[in-house]
Amino acid sequence: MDLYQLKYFLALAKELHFWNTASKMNITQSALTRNIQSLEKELGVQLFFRDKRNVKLTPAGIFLQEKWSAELDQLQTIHKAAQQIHLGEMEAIKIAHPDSISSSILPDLIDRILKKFPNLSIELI
Amino acid sequence: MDLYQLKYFLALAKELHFWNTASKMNITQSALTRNIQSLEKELGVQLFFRDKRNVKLTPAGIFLQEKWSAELDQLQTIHKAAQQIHLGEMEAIKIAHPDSISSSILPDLIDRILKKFPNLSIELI
DNA sequence: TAAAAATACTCCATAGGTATTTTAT
DNA sequence: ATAAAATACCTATGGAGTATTTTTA
Repeated sequence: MDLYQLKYFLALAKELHFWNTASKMNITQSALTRNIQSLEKELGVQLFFRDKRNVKLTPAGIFLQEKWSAELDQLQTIHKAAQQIHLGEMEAIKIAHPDSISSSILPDLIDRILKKFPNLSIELI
Repeated sequence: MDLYQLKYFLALAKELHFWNTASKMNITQSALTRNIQSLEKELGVQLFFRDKRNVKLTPAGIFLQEKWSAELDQLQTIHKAAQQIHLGEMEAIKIAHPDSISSSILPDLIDRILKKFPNLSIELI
C-alpha cells in the first residue's frame, strides 16, 4: 500500500467525482480508477459505491476517510521532526578557544566528540 | 512511500544487518539496500550509518523506528476495523414472515431497505 | 582474505496514458 | 446525446534478481 493511494482516496472522498479528482491530482481518470480499485482489493474493503452516475462513500469508506486523514497528518508531522533531527545532526559546531589550550586537551576532546557523532563537522576558531 | 519500505526499515532497525534482514524479509540484500536508500532519499533523512562493516541507526533512525512502528500498528488496527465494517455491511439478513403479509407491505418495505443499503442481501423465509 | 554493503546490468511486472466501451439520464 | 466510470491495450519506468565491486577488519 502506497501513501499516494491514500492521498488519492482522500481526494476522491472529498470530490466524489473521478474525473475532477484525477485532474486535481494530475493523473488520468483511468489511473485513479485503478488506484482505488487496487486499494479496495488489497484491503478487501469496498470504499465507494459507484453506479456509473454517482460516487459515494461506503460506511467503511467514511470510517477510513477520517482515520487515514489523521494518519497522514501524523506521518507528515513525524517526517518533519525526523528532518529536523537530521539537520541538527548535520549542523557544524564551532569551538572557540585560546591558543593556550589548543595543543593540550583539545585534540583528545575532539577525538571523543567525533567518536560519539561521526557526522559532526567541527570548526576551530 | 510504500508501507513495505517501512516494514523493511523496521526489520533492518532490529537486525542491523542487511543480509540477515533481507533473508528474513524474503528479498535479496540488493533489493533491501535500494529500498532503504530510496526511503532515505524520499525523506531526505539518513536512517543508518553504515561503514561497510557495521550498520547502526542514526538519531533520526532511532526516532523513526519508534514512530513508524506505532503508526504501522495503528494502521493495522484501523484496517481491521474497516474490514469489520465492510463485512457487517455485506452480511445478509433474513426476514421471517407469515404468508399473510407477504404480498401487502413486504415488497414496499424491502424496496425501501434496499434503497438505503444497496449491497444488502435479503432472504425471505 | 573474508565479510558485508553498494553498484552495474539485465529483465520483467506493473503503473500510467490513450482510446474505447458501457450505462444511466 | 451526454456524462461518467470501467476496461482493453500498449508502452515505458522502475523494482527485483544475479553478479560484481569496493572496503575494512
